[in-house]
Amino acid sequence: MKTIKLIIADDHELFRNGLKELLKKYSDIDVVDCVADGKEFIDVLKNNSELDVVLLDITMPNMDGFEVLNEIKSLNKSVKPIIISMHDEGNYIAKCAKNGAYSYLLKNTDQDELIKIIRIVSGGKKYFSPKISEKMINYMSEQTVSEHILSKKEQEVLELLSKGLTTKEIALKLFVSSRTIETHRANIIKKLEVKNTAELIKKASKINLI
Amino acid sequence: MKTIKLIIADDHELFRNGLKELLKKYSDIDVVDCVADGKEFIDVLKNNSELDVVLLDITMPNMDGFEVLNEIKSLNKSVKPIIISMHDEGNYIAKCAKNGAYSYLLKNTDQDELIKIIRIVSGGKKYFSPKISEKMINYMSEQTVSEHILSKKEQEVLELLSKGLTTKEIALKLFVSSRTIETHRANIIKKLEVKNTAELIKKASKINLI
DNA sequence: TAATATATCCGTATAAATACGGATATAAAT
DNA sequence: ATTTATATCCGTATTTATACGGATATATTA
Repeated sequence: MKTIKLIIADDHELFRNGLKELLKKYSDIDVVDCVADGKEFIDVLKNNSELDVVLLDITMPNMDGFEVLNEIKSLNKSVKPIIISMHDEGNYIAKCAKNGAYSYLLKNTDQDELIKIIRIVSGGKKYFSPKISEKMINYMSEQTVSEHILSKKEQEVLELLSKGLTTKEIALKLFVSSRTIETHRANIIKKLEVKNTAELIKKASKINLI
Repeated sequence: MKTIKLIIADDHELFRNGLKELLKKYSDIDVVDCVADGKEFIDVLKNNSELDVVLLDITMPNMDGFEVLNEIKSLNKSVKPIIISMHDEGNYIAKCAKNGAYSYLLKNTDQDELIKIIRIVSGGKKYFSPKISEKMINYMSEQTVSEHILSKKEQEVLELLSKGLTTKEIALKLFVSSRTIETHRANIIKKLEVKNTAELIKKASKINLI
């Protein structure tokens, strides 16, 4: 049986070492290294392409878990990150999911669950528990807002705007004068309480209007 | 025991009626109505505030499931939508989650699972199975990209741009000439292959750069 | 070492967006 | 029936953004 090569990256020594001891009992799991921050982990990663799984804390000095996730992606490494965090806020979870985490566990997860998930993830499957999913989804839906803030025309203009069309192009497309489109845009900007088009697109994107 | 008042909204008559028959066997579930499209459902919803759960198809004539989810939110109704769909693509799932769905099931879900979830959701809890979560999360992470496309300065400029600062304001903030910021923006636009700032912000937002 | 990416600066010209002002006709809501 | 929201149009002035052109110094990478 092939063993699962695993690294622990966490800045709390006791947690890190405790976890290592705990994993020693499992013959299919091989804790090859323990590191105390993200930078250190990336250094190890660069010289080691045999790693299967990393148990990754979010809050660490030098380089935090989010940055590590990104770095793993840009280095094109196949190590599968499992986030182990004390934070159960939806935005943390969503951010990790977006950035390529294979799972997200809380630090009070029980041992059996942890082992189960290490095994699932080492096989290349992502696993987010219903409880964690629920938090993430609640956060995601909080961020959105009814489409009815904007009128149909405004919504249409916003859509085209976000596709990179200029005022004139939109006007041509909708068979009205550019002046009308300018007014529409001005009204949209006022409604969403932003300063200009750039901020508008960001906000519209955030609240799911486009 | 309080019964769960439920509506089925699906444009396939056989599926709709079959489901109704199936749910009849459960004494805690009361199928109060069946409708064939989104518009019809919203009409029923407006005159009925006692509904607990709606089993909602996505592809329906007149008004699709996504629009229905939005309408439920804008009408401030407490009915909890469970999506029942044939599509298991991540983008569908993510969109439903964002728009307030309480669960997402495939049409081949087994009966016990369906009943279990109706009961969970009627109690006000969202439930997305690990399998469905996995699809959604895979989609979400596909949409993102390494932060290393842009240089640090470019990333910084993009960030400020998305906050609604003008070129001049950014230049002042970063102690360089406006011309430099203009160049940065032009380079960012080129790198992300977009036409202008509006499209840039949309894309940057989509691939998680801001 | 040579090539490439980055960060900085400049000029000129045109196109586009923003900020004001005001107007009208229709539809929807109170 | 009166108010409110929507969609449409116009003028003027200023500020920004875009599109070209080119240049230099410093890192980083191959």
